[in-house]
Amino acid sequence: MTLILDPDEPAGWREAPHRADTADDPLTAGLNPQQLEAVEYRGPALLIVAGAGSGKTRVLTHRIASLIQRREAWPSQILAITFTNKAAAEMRERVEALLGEGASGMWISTFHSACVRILRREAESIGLSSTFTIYDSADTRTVLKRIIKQLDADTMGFTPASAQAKISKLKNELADVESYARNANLNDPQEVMFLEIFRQYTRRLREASALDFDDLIAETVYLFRAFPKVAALYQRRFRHLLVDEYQDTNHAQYALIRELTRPVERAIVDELDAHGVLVRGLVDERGEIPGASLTVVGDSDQSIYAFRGADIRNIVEFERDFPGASVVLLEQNYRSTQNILSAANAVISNNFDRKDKKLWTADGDGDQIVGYTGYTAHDEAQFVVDEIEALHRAGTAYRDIAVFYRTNAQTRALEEIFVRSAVPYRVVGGTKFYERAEIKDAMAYLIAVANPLDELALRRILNTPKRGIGPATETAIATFAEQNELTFRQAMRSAGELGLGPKVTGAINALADVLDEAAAMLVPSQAGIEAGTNEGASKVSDVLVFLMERSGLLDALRNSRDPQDETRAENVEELVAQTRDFDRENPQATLVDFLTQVSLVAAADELDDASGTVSLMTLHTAKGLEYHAVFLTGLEEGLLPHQMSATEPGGPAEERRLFYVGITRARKRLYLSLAMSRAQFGEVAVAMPSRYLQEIPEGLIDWKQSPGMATSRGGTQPRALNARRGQGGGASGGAWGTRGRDLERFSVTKNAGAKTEWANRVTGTVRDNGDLTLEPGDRIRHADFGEGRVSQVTGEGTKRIAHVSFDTAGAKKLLIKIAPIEKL
DNA sequence: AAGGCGCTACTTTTT
DNA sequence: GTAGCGCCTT
Repeated sequence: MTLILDPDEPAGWREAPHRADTADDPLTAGLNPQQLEAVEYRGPALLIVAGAGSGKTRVLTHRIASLIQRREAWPSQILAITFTNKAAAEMRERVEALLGEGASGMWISTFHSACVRILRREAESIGLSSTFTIYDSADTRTVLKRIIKQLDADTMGFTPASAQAKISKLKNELADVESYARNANLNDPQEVMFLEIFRQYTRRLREASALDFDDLIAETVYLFRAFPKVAALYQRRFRHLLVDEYQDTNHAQYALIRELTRPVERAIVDELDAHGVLVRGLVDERGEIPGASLTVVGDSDQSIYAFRGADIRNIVEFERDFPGASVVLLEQNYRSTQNILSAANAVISNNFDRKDKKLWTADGDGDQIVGYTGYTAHDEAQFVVDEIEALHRAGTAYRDIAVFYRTNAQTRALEEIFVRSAVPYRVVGGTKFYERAEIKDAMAYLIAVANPLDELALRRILNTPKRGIGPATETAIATFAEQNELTFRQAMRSAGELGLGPKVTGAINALADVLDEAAAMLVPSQAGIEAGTNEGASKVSDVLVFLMERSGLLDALRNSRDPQDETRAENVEELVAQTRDFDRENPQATLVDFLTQVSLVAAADELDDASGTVSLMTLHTAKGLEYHAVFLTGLEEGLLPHQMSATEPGGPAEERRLFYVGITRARKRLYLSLAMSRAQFGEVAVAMPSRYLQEIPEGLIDWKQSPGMATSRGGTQPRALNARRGQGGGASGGAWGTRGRDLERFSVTKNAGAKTEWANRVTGTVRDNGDLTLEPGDRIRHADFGEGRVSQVTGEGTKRIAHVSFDTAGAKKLLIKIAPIEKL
């Protein structure tokens, strides 16, 4: 274990010599009173409740800069946690700009990056290789798939996805196999089976020296709890912790913060002292190092990650958690127009159990919000692109425009229209470069070299490119490894003892040789080893090129008859180019550094400010960003709120926050759009306007085409969507499509009087009759119209329409798929 | 062992 | 609409 983290770090830190409050001080100039308070407050704990666009990044950077400039802290004593790597890089730049100098030694990173850094340093303490692999969700799934198959657990209803979700949830709560086993009901076969899956999963990752995303946080907490002396090194070092987006921290992250801000006991202080760790100047009168100061910034209205364990209580109960905590409220908004803020305020006020908070601006109302209802997703996309082109003609740069949506699947229609219209765009996140099969293959070669214990990586490349090593051979190696207590890699070296054919044996040996040679390239020179640097080791790009050429992967792609393989080869070349960039920008970095960086890129990290393109992204990815013009698309029941959220406790409220986050990303122009029908699982389904649209006060939205217009094709008056917003029942989320009962209106009713059906109704889920078949002569019962006889059926698939003469209500036309009917 | 064909089930959001 | 799986043939 490393005892001295920063040998050249000056001893101790002094109290602030002065408090410069001059208007010229760049650290305080132009801040409003609340911001100033948040920058200058000193104490053990500070909560900054920062509404959207209230300048929290500014406050954080100024706070850090003031700590350093006033000599209250050295840069190395700062640990700032941001949500993305891009935000971290930005924050560092801004702090350095304020200071007018570099601030090296400062840790500004994401939770995950910080934990990896700590874990690689301290890996030995917890029996991990310092070159441990980080498994992404796909890797986790692959491992679980194998385990479930082996245990025949699918017969008990387990899927890789379900097991993955459950394991992730447990780890976010800091539960491990043992603690889960203690509380498990062992009479429940389902639970026993899950326990076995969990146990094997944990064992396999251990054996591969691999950690999944959740482990990165949890293992760091375990490390600190099990090794107080190791924890003390970090508790001593980081005197100021600043955590952004605190509302989205989960329990494990909260525990990590608690560990890092814990005081160091006297006995451990003395021990550190004896080992030469500088502690003088840090200890208090009792000989302890007091806990680090903690600053958290967050907004419970923007909590959108409950699904991955984010616990809103962390921020709500902050003052109780950290006695002596101060709270600063930032409500003044510097980003958006008042119209946009009024819409946001109105929407979010429908959530219960929240501290009332109203964003306001001094900058005026601005333009009206623009609304549009398309007939289809393509129609909607066309509207978006048309408006973008209009904005562009009027002088807005493409890069200042963003299009948001709830699910990644929604990009398809948007992309088609963007391509057709030749508007430059970029999908942020989504199908990532590093998720492509050929890139994962190439990365698996690098991983197999960096971490020979990683069986998953080895098995991935074993027969990629095809070298005649099939499943049977793979199993033979795995079995041999297990029986002889060897790693998979070692078993490969013993291929000769497996009784395989000479061709297969040769192929395995050849692969093992290539990996060995690549590993040799990574060993630093003697001088490098002595200096503790990476000197003399081959560059990442050279190792990758060596592996791609010697393994035959690149040749196989180039010489393939499959036309898609040409693109795949280009992608591999692109990866090589990326490693060259990495080598150039990080001359001291190792292969493991490269692998780490790739593992931890967030969707928003891909954003390139210099690109002249419109950005397309999910609402989740949009958090923390802002654009001149924002398009919120797919504002439909089932999409926002998403169908899947309906059953989750707190689901609809979280979806509302997601909508709120989307609205508040817009500076000047906000567009809200939806489609009346949307294709899902390849079939067209009817879509209802999102209940949240109704929560926006009348007059804020200028509907170019309102749901009412799009619906009653008989030509009713253009009418604000929420014109009949009624009776104060808004909070219950009244909306149009109650169980699809007004669908007959959508489908055909020519009667303009049908608009009475636009009354607010409590929304349930959209009804779905599946492929209920009706034929002329069938009798049916309708929820509202009673019994009737089908006279005719027209249309195809989901758009089949039944023409019914009701016994009392007369003739009606119904969309069979979703009308509230049953066959008698 | 590998490639091709056809069936099915999926679609929330992410580090 | 498609990715992924299983079954088929070569």
